[in-house]
Amino acid sequence: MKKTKDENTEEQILEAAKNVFQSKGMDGARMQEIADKAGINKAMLHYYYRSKQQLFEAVFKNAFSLLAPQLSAVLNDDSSIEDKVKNFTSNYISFIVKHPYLPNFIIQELNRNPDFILKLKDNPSFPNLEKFKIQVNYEVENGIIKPISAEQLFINILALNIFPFVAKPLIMAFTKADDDAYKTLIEDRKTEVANFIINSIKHV
Amino acid sequence: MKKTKDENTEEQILEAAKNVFQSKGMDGARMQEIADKAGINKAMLHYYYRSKQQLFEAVFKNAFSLLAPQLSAVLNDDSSIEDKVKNFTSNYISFIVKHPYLPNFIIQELNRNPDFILKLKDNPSFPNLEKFKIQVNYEVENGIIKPISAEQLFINILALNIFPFVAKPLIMAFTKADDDAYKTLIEDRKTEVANFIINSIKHV
DNA sequence: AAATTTATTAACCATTTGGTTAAACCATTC
DNA sequence: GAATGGTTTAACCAAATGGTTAATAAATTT
Repeated sequence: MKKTKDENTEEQILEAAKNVFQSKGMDGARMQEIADKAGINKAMLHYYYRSKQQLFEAVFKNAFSLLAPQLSAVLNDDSSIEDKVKNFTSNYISFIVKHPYLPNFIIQELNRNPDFILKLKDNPSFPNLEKFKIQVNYEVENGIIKPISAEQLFINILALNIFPFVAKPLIMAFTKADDDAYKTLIEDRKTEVANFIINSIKHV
Repeated sequence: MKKTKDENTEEQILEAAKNVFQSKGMDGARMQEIADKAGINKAMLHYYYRSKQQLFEAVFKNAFSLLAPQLSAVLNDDSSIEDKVKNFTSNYISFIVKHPYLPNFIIQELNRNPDFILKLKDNPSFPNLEKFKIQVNYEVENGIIKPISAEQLFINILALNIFPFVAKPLIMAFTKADDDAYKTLIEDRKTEVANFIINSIKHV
């Protein structure tokens, strides 16, 4: 069983790196801290992932490949826009509650280095709006939903779902919420957001 | 005229620090780069602002005091919710277009150090939701808008307005927009977002 | 214009940090 | 059980980085 030990160490490194990178970002992360969290020598980090940059990219791609399918699923399934919005909102918020650092990590690092996304775009699992566009246009033309461009609707859906996590400290301060109140606020949004969107676009 | 030269240097430092901190964040910023951008010796940074931390805080407070009044204005004026939403959306987007790094900077740094907001909360210009809450409740009770909590509505307004700037690289990738297309997308949102919100909450 | 205060710089310093190396340690193979 | 090849470590290194200092230059005060 040659592989058990290496894979274990490699996994541990990636897990430790995930924690450190996602909470402190590329610039704030320290290789020594990652090594400590993984319970190994710093040289091991370089043994398995040549450089900080490459370790970071491994973590980043990992993170993105968790998020992307969530988006793609909604964009490509066959349910109505209304059902899509309802399902997505509830599922997505549940998902992020389990991975709270994810959206902020991705957004922050993409802003730090926008070229980074080019590496992701090629990936076949990268979210594609085409089908969603056709569907929105169809429902608009058939009077199921009010006129709106697919892009703007998509941005609105993302914004309403993701922003509350990204701006958590701001929102807690503005609404004077403690951790429990924030949690409740987020929990409420699982239905709140869907209703808000549906109300806005559904033809009466 | 004792002050011309110091104030000039101090200003130049703050301006350079703003550029560097807002695009690279606290951890990614380098004192040397700030000094270079300001066209002065690195020691001057410490002469005017003891440490990197204090220079950063000066920049941060400056940034926040640009944003806060924008929010407070909406929360405290006497117009109807509908007018508030319309005015805010258009004004806010115009404002951010002029200061594109601002929202991301503030959000990123508050996530890095959430205690930071405690220092801001005391400030009398810190946005206060009380009046807005009363107004939302009033309009809900009188059937002007559909039932919604003031907090959730506020979060939705912020999300729809701010998110597209914070997540610019993501949005450009998903919608396959170049810089011009992104600009158009944002420009459209000045009316789009207000309509989206009004549609959702206005009683028919 | 001498004295004094303020602004500015070059050189320096201690620490941190990503990264390397050579040796030791295992586990498997022969 | 010696040889082999992958794994792990301690010690080390060079560069970068925030910060300091002592000396100089420029204003301001007296």
